Amino acid sequence: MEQRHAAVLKAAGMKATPKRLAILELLEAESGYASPEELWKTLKGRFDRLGLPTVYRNLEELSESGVLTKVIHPNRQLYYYFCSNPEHHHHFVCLSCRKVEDIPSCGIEALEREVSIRNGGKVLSHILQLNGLCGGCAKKGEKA
Amino acid sequence: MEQRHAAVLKAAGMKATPKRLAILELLEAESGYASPEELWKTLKGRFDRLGLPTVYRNLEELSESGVLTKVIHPNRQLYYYFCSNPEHHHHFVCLSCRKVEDIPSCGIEALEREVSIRNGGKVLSHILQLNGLCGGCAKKGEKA
DNA sequence: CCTCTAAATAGAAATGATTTCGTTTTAAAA
DNA sequence: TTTTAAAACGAAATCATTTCTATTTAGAGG
Ligand SMILES: [Mn+2]
Ligand SMILES: [Mn+2]
Ligand SMILES: [Zn+2]
Ligand SMILES: [Zn+2]
Repeated sequence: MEQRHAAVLKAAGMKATPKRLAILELLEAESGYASPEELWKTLKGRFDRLGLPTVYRNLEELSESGVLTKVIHPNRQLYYYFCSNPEHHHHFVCLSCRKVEDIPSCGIEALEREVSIRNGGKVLSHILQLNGLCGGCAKKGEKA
Repeated sequence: MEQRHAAVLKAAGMKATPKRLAILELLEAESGYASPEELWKTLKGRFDRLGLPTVYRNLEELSESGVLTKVIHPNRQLYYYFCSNPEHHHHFVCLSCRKVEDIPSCGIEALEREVSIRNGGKVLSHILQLNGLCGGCAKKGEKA
């Protein structure tokens, strides 16, 4: 429902433009993640004009405001996913069909087995990375 | 020791060329991760000729054979890290000074606290992503 | 409803990290 | 040594992503 997305945008301090609403609707309808260009190709038919930079810009802004989630992909291109789960959780992403499934807990070894068994899928690799500042740098404030 | 690296390369089925050895030595000497261009700038002075594509190629090959580890960075550029720890583990990377610290276990919540307290650092964000194939796709074999 | 303005968009062009490609060099097996 | 598949060169291409300036618009306020 457009109303719901408009509220989400307002809550994020963003104007509820038709293009933003269309992006959210499309991504929510998708079962998986999508690239900026893919979304653009689908959406540009629905508008007189729609620039690819606009799609990039909005996806980035929506990601920063937490409405969308970025997917880290081996091909290092950008992909976004609409996830309405407000709880802290992680994702299992399928590299083939792009489906995204929530993973509620954070124990990796156990998780891999769980995912394999529960969904019948196969975990080929996993990424766990903590980003931040080490003790020394946290004091100075960051430099680069 | 060059001998040790030569053995590592041989074990990986790669020729022990001077440039590969230099890359490994430099990365091992670094306490943190480095980009292809940074390595190239440092190393090209030590050779009559050293092409940036050669550095890229070797880093990728070394990463694929498990000798080096890729770092996932918010700026989405490539960074590599030399890690000799053969055990399964993950990394805490400092976005400021690029130091990399091993993280032996896989419980994220507990880990964030642990890292913060033990090293006095600050975890700004974390990435946990399982890559693989869902049940449906694992059967068919992958498509994209 | 209008007006007004900061925010959003267009679209062409630039960017720049990464890759490609055809040629030349070299590690190391025999 | 000889041989050759692998490695390196480096200029050029690629292409996803970003930048830039002019134009349009959402929505607050009247
Ligand atoms: Mn989710
Ligand atoms: Mn390590
Ligand atoms: Zn640091
Ligand atoms: Zn799948």
